[in-house]
Amino acid sequence: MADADRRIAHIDMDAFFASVELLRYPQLRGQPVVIGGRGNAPEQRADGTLVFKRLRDYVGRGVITTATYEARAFGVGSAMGMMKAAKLAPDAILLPATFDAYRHYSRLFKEAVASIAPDIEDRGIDEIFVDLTHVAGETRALAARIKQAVQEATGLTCSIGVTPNKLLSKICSDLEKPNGLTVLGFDDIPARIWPLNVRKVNGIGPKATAKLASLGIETIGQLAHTDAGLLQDYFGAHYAAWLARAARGIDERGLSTSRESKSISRETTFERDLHARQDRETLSGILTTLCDRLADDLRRKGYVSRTISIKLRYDDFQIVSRNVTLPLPVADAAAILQAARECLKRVPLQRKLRLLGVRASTLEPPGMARTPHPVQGELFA
DNA sequence: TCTGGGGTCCTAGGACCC
DNA sequence: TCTGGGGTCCTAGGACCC
Repeated sequence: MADADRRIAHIDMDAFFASVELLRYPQLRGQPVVIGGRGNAPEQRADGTLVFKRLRDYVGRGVITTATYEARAFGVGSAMGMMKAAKLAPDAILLPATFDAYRHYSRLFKEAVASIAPDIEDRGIDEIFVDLTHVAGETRALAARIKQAVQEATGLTCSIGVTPNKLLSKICSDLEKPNGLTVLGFDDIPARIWPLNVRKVNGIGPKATAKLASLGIETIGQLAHTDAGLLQDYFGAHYAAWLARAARGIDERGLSTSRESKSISRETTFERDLHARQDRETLSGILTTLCDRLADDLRRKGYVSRTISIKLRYDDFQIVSRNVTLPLPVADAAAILQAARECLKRVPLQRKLRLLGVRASTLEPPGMARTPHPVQGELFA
């Protein structure tokens, strides 16, 4: 099939976490609301009324995960530190994330889409790609029908982009947010895609954007018209070639439906920076807790792991990691803790620490443990 | 008192094996 | 004495995404 004949949809829930919270607290509709931090749940007074926390009351190191569009009007948004956001929107309502609720609505959303178009690539809790190529119906009407199904299943709105590939659809679902529906073909690229900033391309992040800007390249159109040799000089051959193709809207990737985890991890940022010597006891307790949680995750998801890593973030935000690959896979907290401690010995601990994390990778199902070691006695049986 | 937590993929060098 | 390639595994760091 010709690439131009594909119909790939990208579906993105609008301000997902915040929108789910508004289902629970409809009285907050129309107000600036942000989600983030820990322990900011509203308090219930004796008469049953709820008292919501305000952003100005927040103290800590949390960031905003989602902001309603009313809150975004104040200039606050995802990944912004909440202390900073509080200066911009002190009166915004603050709610903690309730992941169980988001997982529930995520499932409803995906099931609603699957009932119409079953060929789905999962892209996280609030996003999916869907192949509509072989689903009957005119594209725009089909997309509208999906939006309707999502609305009926969840009470929430989403935005959809439909184009011949994932790269373009991902850009398009964002063009008319919220509650958007954008359908584009290759012919529309010069008018609709090329005026956009390069940062809109999934895979061009802050670093690449800054580097491109230093070359005078701001828009996707400018990137598309940049000499291939110039790109090669500043980016690796591989990334340069990808940039050139992406800017022209070329992306032949198929949907990937497999869902095997590559790694599982737990990490935490401390309330204040800690020192390996002065705060030894505290850090030891945190490490133990992280290993316990990781072991629990492995057990629930049914994996054993051969590679255990630790991750540190120093007070200057520098990140280091160490890892060890074990002869036999492990899954229990004690074994993970032991491996993590081995890793910790190999890392400089002069600076204060801001974050500690533990990761398990090289995962396999527990049953798959290779040739078991013979127990004593068996050798001589 | 800026800057979370959970992931994926890529690169590059060294060890080791054939 | 001088000197191959190819392949895999492991480690560490970095960019990027939701």
